[in-house]
Amino acid sequence: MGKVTSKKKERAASTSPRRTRDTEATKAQILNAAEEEFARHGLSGTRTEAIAAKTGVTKAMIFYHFGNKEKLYRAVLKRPCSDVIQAFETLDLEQQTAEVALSRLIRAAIEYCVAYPHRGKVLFHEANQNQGRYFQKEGGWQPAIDYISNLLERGVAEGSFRPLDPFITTAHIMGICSFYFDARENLKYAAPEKDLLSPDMVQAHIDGAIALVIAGVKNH
Amino acid sequence: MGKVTSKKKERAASTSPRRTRDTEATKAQILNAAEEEFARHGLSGTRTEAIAAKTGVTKAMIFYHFGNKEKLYRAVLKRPCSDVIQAFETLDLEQQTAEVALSRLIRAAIEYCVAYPHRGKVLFHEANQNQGRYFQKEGGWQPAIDYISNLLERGVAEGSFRPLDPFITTAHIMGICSFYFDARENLKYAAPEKDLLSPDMVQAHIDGAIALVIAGVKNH
DNA sequence: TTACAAACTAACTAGATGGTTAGTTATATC
DNA sequence: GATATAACTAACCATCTAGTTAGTTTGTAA
Repeated sequence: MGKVTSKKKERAASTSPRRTRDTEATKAQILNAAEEEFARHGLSGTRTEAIAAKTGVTKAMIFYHFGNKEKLYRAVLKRPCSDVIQAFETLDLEQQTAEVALSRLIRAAIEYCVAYPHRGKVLFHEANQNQGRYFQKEGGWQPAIDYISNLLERGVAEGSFRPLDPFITTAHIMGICSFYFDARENLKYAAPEKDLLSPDMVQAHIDGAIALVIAGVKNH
Repeated sequence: MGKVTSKKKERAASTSPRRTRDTEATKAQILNAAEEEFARHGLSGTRTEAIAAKTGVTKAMIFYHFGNKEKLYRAVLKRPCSDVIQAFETLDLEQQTAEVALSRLIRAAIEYCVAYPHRGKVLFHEANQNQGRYFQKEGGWQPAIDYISNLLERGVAEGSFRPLDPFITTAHIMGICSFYFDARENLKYAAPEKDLLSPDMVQAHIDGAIALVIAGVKNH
């Protein structure tokens, strides 16, 4: 990070309550609180005061550490896509058949949605309110889309997948993985007895998504 | 509608500019403008002044005709689901095999997204900001989900579809249809040469969605 | 232990925002 | 064509919000 710190503060930034002053911990806490608030209300709808309240720090700290609301928003947008790509890259997909690789990728994508439940929503707001301008500046979805498209093209080239439009199919796969979470609060009323975030239901979502997509793209 | 009007005003409410005073036309214009604004910013993020500006009528008219922002929001939420069901019901799906019925339903769902590009977004905000409370009061997605689930179950019972979880698969199908539009502004950067709303691209979306889902659920 | 810079707070400001109100104009009906 | 009333406007108010500022506390290192 360039900065040399003599004593490394090991306090978990996101969970434990702040006790003393600690730049990195405070910034991380503001970022996490901001991610949640931006997920609910988007850039313009989010109140800096609400972020501050979640952080346990005064509103002025947001401006002290991040300059203004927009810069904080951009900092929040930096994290999603690079984290997804990182998750994909630990899977060694090149070593697998296209079919196995696609199954693993879908599982990883859904598990990512579970691990970071706010990020899909932040990006929705971003598309909606700001036409994706800020997200585009931070790299956008390009790497993730390329990653999935390339995998699909490989499957088609190898003959294990039927001919398909890689871009459209990538969009369909992203929709399959994320809609379940993004629309969760509307879906829950249609299945009141189920907890959509329980491990069992998430597993059913993963299994169903893999079954649908693999059967859907396979060369039968 | 209960009210007797001697002369029916035939001016198209949504498009042509207002010229004289006309309750129904004004209310419809406010509703359409509100749908757009709520789609971008959700309930809390939407500024009544912005709705007024789009309508060409003063802000006070919103309160005159709808009482307050929340009541206007609820009026906007009344329209989406009933319109989808109506679209489904004109398709005579019971007369078709499950496979043909599902194909037609997907086409109709996507065409609905094209016809009313804001409604999916309004519902996303609703899920996100208000945990779907208001939408639930207006009926929610229940009828649409039931409609699709029943169709899937019929296909499974007939043996033309493989065994599958109807609820999960319904969510996947909804995601396939709507993500393309809801994330459009983020997707467009990944395919800058394409106009995602052009008839050709929408047709490719429809074809791809049908191909993926039908192959994905079929008993091979 | 003292001195200093970074981290932090409380109180504030200018401008926006939901909602109101008092008054104005169009329109249907007699 | 007079008139009652529904449709509408302009100006207003109380409250809220992004961002600022002046001053206080804390860790650190000489």
